[in-house]
Parts: sequence; structure tokens; C-alpha cells
Amino acid sequence: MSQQDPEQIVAELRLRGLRMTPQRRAIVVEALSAPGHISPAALARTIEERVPGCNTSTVYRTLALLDELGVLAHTHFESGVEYHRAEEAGHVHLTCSRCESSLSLSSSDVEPLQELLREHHGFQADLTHFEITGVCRSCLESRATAGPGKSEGPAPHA
Amino acid sequence: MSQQDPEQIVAELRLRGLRMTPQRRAIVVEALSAPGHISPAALARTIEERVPGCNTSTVYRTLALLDELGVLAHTHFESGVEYHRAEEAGHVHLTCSRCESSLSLSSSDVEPLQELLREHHGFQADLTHFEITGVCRSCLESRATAGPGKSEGPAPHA
DNA sequence: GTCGTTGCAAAGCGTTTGCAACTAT
DNA sequence: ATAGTTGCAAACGCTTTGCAACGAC
Repeated sequence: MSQQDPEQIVAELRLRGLRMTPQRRAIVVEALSAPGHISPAALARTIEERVPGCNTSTVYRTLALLDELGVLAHTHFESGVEYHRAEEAGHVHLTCSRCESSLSLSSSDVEPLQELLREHHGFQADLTHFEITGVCRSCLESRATAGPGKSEGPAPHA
Repeated sequence: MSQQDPEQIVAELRLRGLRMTPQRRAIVVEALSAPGHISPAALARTIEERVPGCNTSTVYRTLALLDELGVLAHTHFESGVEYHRAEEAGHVHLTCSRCESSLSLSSSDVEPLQELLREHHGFQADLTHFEITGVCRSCLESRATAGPGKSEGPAPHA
């Protein structure tokens, strides 16, 4: 569906009368090679270090562009926005607000959730655009073990 | 469960050896009287205007404090963080990324969703801490009406 | 040659912090 | 009197912008 191959990206750019520059190429490489996701600021630092002639503002402009083109997408975390390849969306991030551990669901895992929202509220949710916080299994268990009462209420966000 | 009455807040503060100052009182009033939710920056502007002797930093410090105390809570939106009375949590915000309309689910509406996550992944989700984006019913319908193909893929986030 | 793109430097914005003065208790 | 709280001003980190120079096409 989306493109991750530089050639396809170039083609996509050309379609819109846009150009492929060395800077863009470098940013694309860096952004796509990041293991999971990366914040704009972090990417800017990295690029400026590895590609001396490439500026922070170019990074921001390029990320926004690639986001529009559908090459990249971004997700909102507690710590801010992070970019990732568009095809890697489909991951829903469950983050424990107690232990900070993080668990990601595949699209098939998420389908029932989306189904519920669509059926009951006519809303086609994109659960990948914001992370979901809560309390993970092990933290739930240790809390249960810890003491009897207090089983009510959602997790605080320390 | 939580407190919204200034008296109860004062009591809560005292328990921790904290004090109730005129500034705090003003901020509490302003924060609690906001119809839905309000961003720290907006609240700071408002306060500084209405309560001349009250500073931006005090607003931020007070919001953080009230958040810890459980009087207020915050939610992450596309536009940033917004604070609201803690009891008003339970609202899950579904925002359409096409038309920007917003629909909020009551806690009972959300229960099945949480149930699913808990059963299948042992994760007790707090769906109120981040908004959920997607495409609302009317936008889905107008898209369906608009043309035959293209029924695939989640909503873009223009 | 055209027009998209870049670098730079500066500004913008929201948020945080150090510290001396202040004040609720 | 003690210790929490405030205001100020400065710093901070991230992001955006204006504009002249540059370079992909």
C-alpha cells in the first residue's frame, strides 16, 4: 500500500511536482531505519550529527511532508509525538503507567475493539494515533497481592 | 469519590501539610468552572488577566499539584494536554480527524472495550487519558456516498 | 531558467526553574 | 517562627518562519 522504497518515494514526490534532494534522502533513510519510532527532535539531532549539511528545519519540514504523502505516520505518546513508517501503523501501543512497560497489539488483536466502536457508535477508530495507557497485567497482579481493598478506580498517571 | 468542593480540597491539602492560598483558590475556581477541559497555557492566560497578582508558574505548579491530589486530571489531545475535574474523567473522547467533530462516551459505553482489553491482554486500560481519533459516522457515510472504491484504510490525520 | 528546497538565524510558544520575598498556619 | 508558596525573570526544549542563496528538474 504505502511505499518504503526510496524509488517509490521519489515517484510519489514527482507526481506532486516535488523534488528528491540529498537531504530528503538522508532523512528518509534515517527515519525509515529507526527500529520503532523516533521523535522529530531526536531525528533532528541525529541527522545534524551524521549529515553535517542538513538542518533541523529541514527535518521538520520533511517529516511533515512525508506524513502528508503517507510515507510516514506519527503517534502521540505521553512524551510527545513519534514518527514511524506508515506501514508499521496497525500497532496499538499499550503503556503501563505504573512500570512504563509497553505492549503492542497487532491489527488483528485490535479488530474486535474497532468493531465495537464501529457497531455501537458508528465511529471508525484509529487506535494507532494515540497510545493507550493503563495498568499492565503484572502490575495489576502485584497490586492485587499487595493488599485486599482498593481494587477500584483506574490507574493514576504519576 | 473525588472532591470538587473547595472545602474538601482544603481538607485534602491540609492532610498533606499543604496550604490554601488565594492564588490556589482562584486557580481551582477557574479550572473547575471551565465547561469541559482547558489547557494549562489557556488557563494561565485567563488567570493572569482576571487575577492580576497571579503568575503563570503558579498556574503550572498548581495544576500539577491538583493532578497529583486527584482533584484534576489531564487528557492528551491532538492539540496538547487539557485539564478537567477528576470526576469528569470516564469520558472517552472520540474525535473525527476529518470534520473535527467530537463525541464523548460515558464510562458505561466504554466498559465493553475495557473488558476486551482486560480479558485478552490482561491490560486495564484508561481510555480517558488519550483521545481516540478516527472517522465519525457522518464522514464515513459521506465518503461511502462519494464514490465506490477506496473503502479501505484508516483515516489520515491531515 | 524555473520553482521547489535549503540553511541560517531569529522568533514563537509552552513550560520549567532558581531564588529571594512573602504568608498561611 | 516555620515551612510551604509565590513572583519574577531567565532559561529551556521543541518547533516554526522569513528570506536570500541554492540546486533539482
